[in-house]
Amino acid sequence: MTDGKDKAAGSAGTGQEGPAASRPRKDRILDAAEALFAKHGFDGVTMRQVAMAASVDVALPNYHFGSKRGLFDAVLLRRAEVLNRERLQALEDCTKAAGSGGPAAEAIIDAFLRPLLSDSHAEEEGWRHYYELIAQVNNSPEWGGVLMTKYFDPLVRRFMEALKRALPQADEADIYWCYHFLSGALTLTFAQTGRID
Amino acid sequence: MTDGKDKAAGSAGTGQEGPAASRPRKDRILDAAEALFAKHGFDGVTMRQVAMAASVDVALPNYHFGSKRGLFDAVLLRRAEVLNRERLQALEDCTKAAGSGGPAAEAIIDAFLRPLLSDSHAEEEGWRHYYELIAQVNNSPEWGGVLMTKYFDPLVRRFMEALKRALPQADEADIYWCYHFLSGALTLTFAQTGRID
DNA sequence: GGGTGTTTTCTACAGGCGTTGAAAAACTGT
DNA sequence: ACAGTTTTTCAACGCCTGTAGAAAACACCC
Repeated sequence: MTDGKDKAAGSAGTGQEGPAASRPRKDRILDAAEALFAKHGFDGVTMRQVAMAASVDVALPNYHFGSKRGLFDAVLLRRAEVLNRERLQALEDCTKAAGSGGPAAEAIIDAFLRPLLSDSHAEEEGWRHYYELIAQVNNSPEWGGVLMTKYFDPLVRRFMEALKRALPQADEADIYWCYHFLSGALTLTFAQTGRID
Repeated sequence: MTDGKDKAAGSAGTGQEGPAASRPRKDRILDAAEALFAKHGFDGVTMRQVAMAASVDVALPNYHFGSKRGLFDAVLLRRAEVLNRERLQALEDCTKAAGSGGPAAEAIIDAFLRPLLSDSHAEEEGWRHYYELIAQVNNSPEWGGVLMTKYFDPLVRRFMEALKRALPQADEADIYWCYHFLSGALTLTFAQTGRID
């Protein structure tokens, strides 16, 4: 149908144009949707608002993402993939550095948090919007567990296993609750202030 | 116009009827809206859903509350008044019990939290929905500060002043941040689990 | 029973919603 | 330059939204 290719540019030209016209339209739509969903939630945003914010036609988001829900999922997925890759890399690095016996619990948690708090994310507006969005989604009874599970669960599971190895004496349920508390605290921070203090 | 009277019953009869018909319609609407708004947020709920859940006509919520936004505000206000009254009472009680010099900081915080966590609230379904709703509203960048300020600020200010007297050496900003952190932790707890652990 | 004020129902409007299909445009490879 | 594919536009569809106005049902007082 439509997906599968990566074909980068499009305008084939000057290298960099106006701030509203330079990026490919598909990405502009994602960016606009990201910012709007973060601020107003899924139901508080209309496709027309997204299209207008991205300076594209009303029908284009539907063409690229199939439906409003598809667009929402695409927004969530885009950076989840990046974040998961970075976290996994950090986990492998610290595992390799630790040698036999596996890394310490602190190192594992550090590998989990560092990509999230890295400067390259904190400085980029898109990531800030994304964190806001995640916070909002995470706290919603409606989307809450479902989406977070969908996008982050495999990775979380790997971290859990690493932690279980690092803390063999700890109860599995305790680790689980610690994760929930940690993720909750982060969620809260991003939701209320949008930055870290 | 329409408000101001309290006129209790209406059906004038049996004393207690079916679970959907016993309470006055205005309260049924508030109850239904409370539950729905808590689960799906302001934009995720339609007036028709509220009316159907309350088993009343589509136009009735608009008659009683003027608009969807008016209904939302009424839902928030109803229990905020109760909660504020209970908290103020608890603050006065502990102030009176403490005598000169004012109550200790712990007593003040206790007065702030106890009404929230009281059994009579935890056992009632409506209050659980309300806490969920507050949590959701509080975390939303859109409504966030505005509504919480509107409904709770005068009371929060009184507690702040009491705390400032109890902890004269503490920085005012610190107290403020402590409040935000505390309220955030509560918010989070209610949003994610709906109960206390 | 008639008069008065409130509550509830019925019906409908105007507008915004997500989505679609076909035409136009842009881009591809040859 | 041409055919094929993908992207973008235009215009519209059917549906659902919040809300309002007129009429009906009800309660109350004299």
